[in-house]
Amino acid sequence: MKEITTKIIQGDSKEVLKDIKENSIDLIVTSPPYADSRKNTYGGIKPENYVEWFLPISNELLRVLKPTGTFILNIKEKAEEGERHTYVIELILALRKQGWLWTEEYIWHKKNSYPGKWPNRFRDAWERCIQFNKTKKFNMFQEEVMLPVGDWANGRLKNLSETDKIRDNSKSGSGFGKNISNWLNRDKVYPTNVLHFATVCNNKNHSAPFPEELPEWFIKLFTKQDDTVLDPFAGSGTTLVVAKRIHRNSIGIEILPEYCELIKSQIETEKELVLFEPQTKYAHKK
Amino acid sequence: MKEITTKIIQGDSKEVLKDIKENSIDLIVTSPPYADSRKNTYGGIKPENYVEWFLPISNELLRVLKPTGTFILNIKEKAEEGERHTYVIELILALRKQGWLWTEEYIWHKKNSYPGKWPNRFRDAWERCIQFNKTKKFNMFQEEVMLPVGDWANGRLKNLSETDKIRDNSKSGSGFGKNISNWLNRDKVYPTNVLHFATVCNNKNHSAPFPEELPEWFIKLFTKQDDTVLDPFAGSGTTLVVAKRIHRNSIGIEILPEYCELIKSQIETEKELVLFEPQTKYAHKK
DNA sequence: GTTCCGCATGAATCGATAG
DNA sequence: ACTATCGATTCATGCGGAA
Repeated sequence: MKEITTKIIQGDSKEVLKDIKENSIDLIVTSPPYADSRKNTYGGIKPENYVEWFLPISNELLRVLKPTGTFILNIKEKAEEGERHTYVIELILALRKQGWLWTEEYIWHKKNSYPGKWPNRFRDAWERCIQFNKTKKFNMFQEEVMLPVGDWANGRLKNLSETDKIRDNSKSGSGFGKNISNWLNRDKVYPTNVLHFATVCNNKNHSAPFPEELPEWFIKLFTKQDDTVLDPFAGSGTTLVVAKRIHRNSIGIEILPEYCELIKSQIETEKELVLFEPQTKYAHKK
Repeated sequence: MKEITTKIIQGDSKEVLKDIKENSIDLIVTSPPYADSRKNTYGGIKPENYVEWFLPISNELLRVLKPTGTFILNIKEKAEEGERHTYVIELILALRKQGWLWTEEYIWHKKNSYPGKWPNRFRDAWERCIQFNKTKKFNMFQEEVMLPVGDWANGRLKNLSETDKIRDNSKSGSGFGKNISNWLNRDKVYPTNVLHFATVCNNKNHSAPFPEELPEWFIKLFTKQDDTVLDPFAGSGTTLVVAKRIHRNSIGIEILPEYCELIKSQIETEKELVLFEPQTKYAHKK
């Protein structure tokens, strides 16, 4: 099995991306800073300037992506003064004009959305995962993200201990490991374009904007082992951590030095799982 | 209790709407014909003409809606030649320009979406329910659509005896009772902007575009009894049937005479439920 | 060694208050 | 008038200490 590399680059994506070779990336999956949020970390891009801020970056993304590659943009417009902002749907139109194909819009249903009560709206429990492509002939490995067919499978698999699930390479030749993979390969159905993942809260000393399941799902769906994944807004590094774990090369770009350090330490402790990679069970909505 | 009226008008919405009094409608909820479908009814509106076809109609809708009213547009763009069409998001921008406020976008997650398999996409399991308003001060009756509390509570509360759970106020002065009453007040939670309804099986001689739960949810949320609901593309009449059942006046417009007849016969057999209306339980995704 | 419960904490949003 | 900050509201989740 080949070696993979996990690279984190500190800097502004608009500049750093120029140093990446064209047609070299298999998947871009990222969650850019939302308009007007994270003001103390990023600049706090104004909604009305969001599209023009993003277009130079996406132009570089279009250059570095392989023709068979995919770009997944996780984003959600905020509500302000009683209305939803339009910058996200304007961005979709602008990206098409830039040359991207708008292939699909996946819905990430956040089961544990932020609480709150207002007179004019309910809690916001979904985000967009917008799929763009360079050509119509992109790679898609649908069998890698299949779901167990019914709840009975979930019950069975829950009984497996954590150590069974993260069984490492040296032990994976044993019979029990093979039994697990038998269970996992049986009675599966294809998923839909609605994904059910809970957000992560405060488990570690940092909080990630999205759970590991989200980039993992798209990485498995759109890349194979030894492919290369790019996250131009690496943030807390979730995409890179997952990519390394399931044996994909990855490049992350992050403007904040302290986040880069955090990612580096996470990457080093992240153990790569090989061969009988423990497939994450994507549960039906539950 | 007042009498309500349920009216179905055969004709083209663009014309028929002109006869409806301004500021007279509390809720518009509709699922218009999608672009390029129902060719023999609406002439098969081409995606590139969809916005210009819709704007004269929505202009009348804006006129007849009360300032406190709401317009719910159930729609989903189709995929063609590997891409999602952009006419829906262009319609959102155009409606704002027409004077509508884009308050929210609800997601209807179709639990049992139509099966199918394609090399470049998964099954489409969601539709947009886009909320537009005339003013920021619209009616919203959030308590009418509350949900039972999530599953997490079951695990935490399962040790409490039944008598503890139904402990009345007079006993709740004790410390333990207060703890219980905290939980008791939490047996209902507000929903989110993601709705989980199954699609209807077309076991009748016509196919309904959406299940009764969908218009029912919005009718309960945005109107009270004796208010007036309008569906300018009545189709199989689901909106009218539900409106009558929960004692709202309603007006439906439908261009196809045979559909109008179908609706009339459905309306007549639909029994109105009064006084202690049995509240539909809106379950968490399941 | 389990199970159970208290607690903090989120890519939130609105309305009021303050500069 | 217009922007900036703050408090109130709300609920699923994971962690850690307790039973």
